[in-house]
Amino acid sequence: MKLSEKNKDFFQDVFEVVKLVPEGRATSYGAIAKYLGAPRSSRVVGWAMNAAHTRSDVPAHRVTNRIGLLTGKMHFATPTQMKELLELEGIAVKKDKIVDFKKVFWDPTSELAI
DNA sequence: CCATTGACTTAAG
DNA sequence: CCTTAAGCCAATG
Repeated sequence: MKLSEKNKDFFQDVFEVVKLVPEGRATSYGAIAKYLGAPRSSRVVGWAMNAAHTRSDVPAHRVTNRIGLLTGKMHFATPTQMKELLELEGIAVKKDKIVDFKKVFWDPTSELAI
């Protein structure tokens, strides 16, 4: 609807999903891609995030790779920004990796498909 | 149009 | 969980 419809992109869909991620939770690029019907486009989700941090207020810090590793931390304002934000939401991070990622993991294909 | 790169994933060892 | 190799898709030059 509205003007978003015309400018519909894969990126826009990614932004919407990331914005739906609740605090204290995190998801993976592949999970988002899979939810959008493109399980092989996980890299493109990463591209979307790259554009997200400059175009929208998307909480990209809640998106990590499949094992909860903060792979994109270097793309933030500071390399520690991602870790700080996650810890602020109650997510424990150790050595740039989310602790108990399985418990923090938020799968849109399961949480939203209910 | 072709080659390279990248915030990834999966499979196999 | 780690490493190596291959696959996949979009952006960039």
